[in-house]
Amino acid sequence: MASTHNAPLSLDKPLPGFIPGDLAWHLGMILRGHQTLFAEAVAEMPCSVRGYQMLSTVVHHEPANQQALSAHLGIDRTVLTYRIDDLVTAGLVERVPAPTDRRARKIVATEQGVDLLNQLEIRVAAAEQQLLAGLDSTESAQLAALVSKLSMDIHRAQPGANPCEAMDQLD
Amino acid sequence: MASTHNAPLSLDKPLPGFIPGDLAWHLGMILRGHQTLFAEAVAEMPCSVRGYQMLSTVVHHEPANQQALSAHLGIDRTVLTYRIDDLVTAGLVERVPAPTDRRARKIVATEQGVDLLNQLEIRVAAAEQQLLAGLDSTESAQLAALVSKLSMDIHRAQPGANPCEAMDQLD
DNA sequence: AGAATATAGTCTGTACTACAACGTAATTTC
DNA sequence: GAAATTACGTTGTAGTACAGACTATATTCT
Repeated sequence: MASTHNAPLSLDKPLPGFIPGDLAWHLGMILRGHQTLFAEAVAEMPCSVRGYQMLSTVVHHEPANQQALSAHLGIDRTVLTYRIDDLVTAGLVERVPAPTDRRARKIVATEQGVDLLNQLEIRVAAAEQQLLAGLDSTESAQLAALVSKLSMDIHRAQPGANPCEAMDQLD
Repeated sequence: MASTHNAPLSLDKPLPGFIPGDLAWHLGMILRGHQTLFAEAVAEMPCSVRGYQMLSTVVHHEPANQQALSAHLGIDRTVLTYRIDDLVTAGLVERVPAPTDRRARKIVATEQGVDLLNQLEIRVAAAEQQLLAGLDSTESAQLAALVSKLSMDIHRAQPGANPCEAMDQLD
């Protein structure tokens, strides 16, 4: 808390050459560009980007129940219900009753779901590369590190916004 | 085109320690955190963040017509219509007929609009600072530079996604 | 000049999405 | 074992984006 980075918080120098609010504009631009490429890459996926993210989370993080999944993704749980329905209908995931708690359901990927994810991950990685094509590898790595650090900070700082305990169980 | 940064595009090493799609997750997290703080900062503003961005763009970039404004903001023109209506109703901007083209309208801020923007910019800058509070000033500057560069690249690379000629007139 | 085409902005209807509110079943607390 | 809590699902509602049609002006072509 008493570290050096509290000093420049005097908000005299917001950001070099930025109009207040520009950060949002740039972030929005990046996210939109990303979305476009991402959506292209996962066109076969039901629910598009969201569907991919759900499947990816299920496979890589194995959230214990739907709450953990929705918290991780920042999706309202009532929304998650029908999103999962779509994936179930497509045969990509299943709702299996949790052994410890009969109210809860663990979402697990089917074999088909894993296969599809494996295929799509290649294309998603390529899309991410394409997004960052204008940056050299040093810059990409810097950006990745900063973005990762920031998002962790935020998810820690924001009280109710995104508990996301799912992550904490895994690191 | 023949510059060095094309070499690492072999997509063998997507991003250090990232699962494909993680970039989207981190970006989404940051954007959501940002939105929350931003929305708080501009609570008085009609249309919240969008309203602020419109007003800011009008004041700082002076787009010649609504098309330029909608392109810059990445908003559909039919949407822009009623968003502007809201700001007009609130007395923050006016539609003045463009002198050169009687079809077009230039959106200009009223005195009240400029005043409000001045007030809010302070709070928005503070919100941006708060978002980046976890980064030291070097990191913030790095991030700002990278984000800015990336968003410019993207807006250039994406064909129809965001023409945004408004920016080009100004740099 | 006059006809055809294009452009700026608006309006209308539609489809999607998030979310609040309520309901049900299972679990935990006291 | 009664009350409160939690996990999930369902329903209804409001907000939002977007396609399509429409008006007025501008431009282009012949």
